[in-house]
Amino acid sequence: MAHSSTVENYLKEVYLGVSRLPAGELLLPMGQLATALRVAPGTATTMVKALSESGLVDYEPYNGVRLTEAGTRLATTVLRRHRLVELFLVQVMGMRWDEVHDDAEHLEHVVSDRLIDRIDEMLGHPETDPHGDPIPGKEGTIRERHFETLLTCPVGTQVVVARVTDQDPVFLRFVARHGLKPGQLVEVEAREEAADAVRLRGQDGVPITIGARAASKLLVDVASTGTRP
Amino acid sequence: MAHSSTVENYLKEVYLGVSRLPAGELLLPMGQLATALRVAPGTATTMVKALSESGLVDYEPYNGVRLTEAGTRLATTVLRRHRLVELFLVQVMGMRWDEVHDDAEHLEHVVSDRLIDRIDEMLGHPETDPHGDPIPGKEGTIRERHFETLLTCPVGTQVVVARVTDQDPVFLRFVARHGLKPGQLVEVEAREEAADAVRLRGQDGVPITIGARAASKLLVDVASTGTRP
DNA sequence: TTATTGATTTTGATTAATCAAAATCATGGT
DNA sequence: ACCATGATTTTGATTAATCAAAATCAATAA
Repeated sequence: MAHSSTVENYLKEVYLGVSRLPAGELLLPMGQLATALRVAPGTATTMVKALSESGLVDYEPYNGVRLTEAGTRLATTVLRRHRLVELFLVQVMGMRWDEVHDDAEHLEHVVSDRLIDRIDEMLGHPETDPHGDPIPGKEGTIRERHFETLLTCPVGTQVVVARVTDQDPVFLRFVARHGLKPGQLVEVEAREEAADAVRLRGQDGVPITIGARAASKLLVDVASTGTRP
Repeated sequence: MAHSSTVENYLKEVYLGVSRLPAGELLLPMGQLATALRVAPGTATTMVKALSESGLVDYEPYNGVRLTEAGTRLATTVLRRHRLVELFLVQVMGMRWDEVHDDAEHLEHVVSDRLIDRIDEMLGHPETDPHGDPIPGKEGTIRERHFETLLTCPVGTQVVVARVTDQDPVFLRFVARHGLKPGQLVEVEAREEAADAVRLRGQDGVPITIGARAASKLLVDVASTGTRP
């Protein structure tokens, strides 16, 4: 079977799911895949077996699933399309970063190579999308950098927000409202374990306190402070 | 059943098919619909019966099919999306008018209302797409003007090309190459019935001869010569 | 070791969309 | 009025994707 949007979505979620796995783990449990795709567990099993037949994934019954090389290539092209489209919608179409995800989710399956190349060129071959997620290259090359989070980074030094790992519009608006978008400077003033909270001070000097949950979704670059203007 | 892209395509083709019918005809024969959609005749019958159940078309067995009011509304939104996308790809993305059709064919089913409104606004609420086809309004209103063709218009007077009713890239490139795109001026010098040909002279003064077949696909505005600069 | 629990896979069915080929209809010509 | 022809509809099957619920497996706790 050729690669329908369904297939593209499965591969994309396997890619994302595996990359979110605790260090050392290689196989994405079927349950997690089914949840991510909002299908019944049995549906995921059936589909993954088919993908395995097509050589797009390696499937180990009862253990989980991972992408083959061919599967990875396809998954990264879909991701490339998704992220370029998101950036395009923000930069060129003037949409807000919290409202582009759904459109991108549909467009990622239909934009032609010609169009996506045109978009890529128009945006100057960008490296990251509006959330800081890396945009795979034309050949599927993807540079996944390692970042600290606001929960693990050093206290008392300025760091640069690099990536926001939650697409929920409400969260994204909260992040934007407090000057925590990728590229912006922040400093962790203190962590209050008991309160499960992190006290921050943004560029503007206004202090904010956010929960540990939220703090862990904000990835920051410790080294590059000052490298961006 | 909700409106899948398949449903959207059926409605769009019924709309276009009916509008191409000889004057007086109201029902599109199933055979024509099946051909346009590149499906087997039986497939079209089955689908049309389902659309009829949903109140989107009126279906008269052995006679043909036409849109209901609800069906027309849906068909024109799809057409609106298609044509706005085509114009967008040409005007904003810098693509050629002969290469945008296929992309538009896919995008028309996935662009959200928000995005299409944004495109519409960005283009200044245009009335026609790159081929001169009218763009339906937000409420489905569509102004189908009546035009002469290069086969029926007066000889010896300048006319303005208004619309090109064939999406074939080869034909479109031919049209562009000879300065016959919508908006451009032409004059029919003579018609040679026997040779099945029409002798033209474009704005540039270069003479061309085209076949009757091609001439009938170029719709022209006789009245408005000189109204556009 | 055995039973329980939670995850995973199987099974049996369903829906949308399609095709090929057989059956049927409508019409024009004799 | 009758039949041949071409268009249309029916029939029987297929494929992709899905679900609910039953069956099975793996791993843990007693």
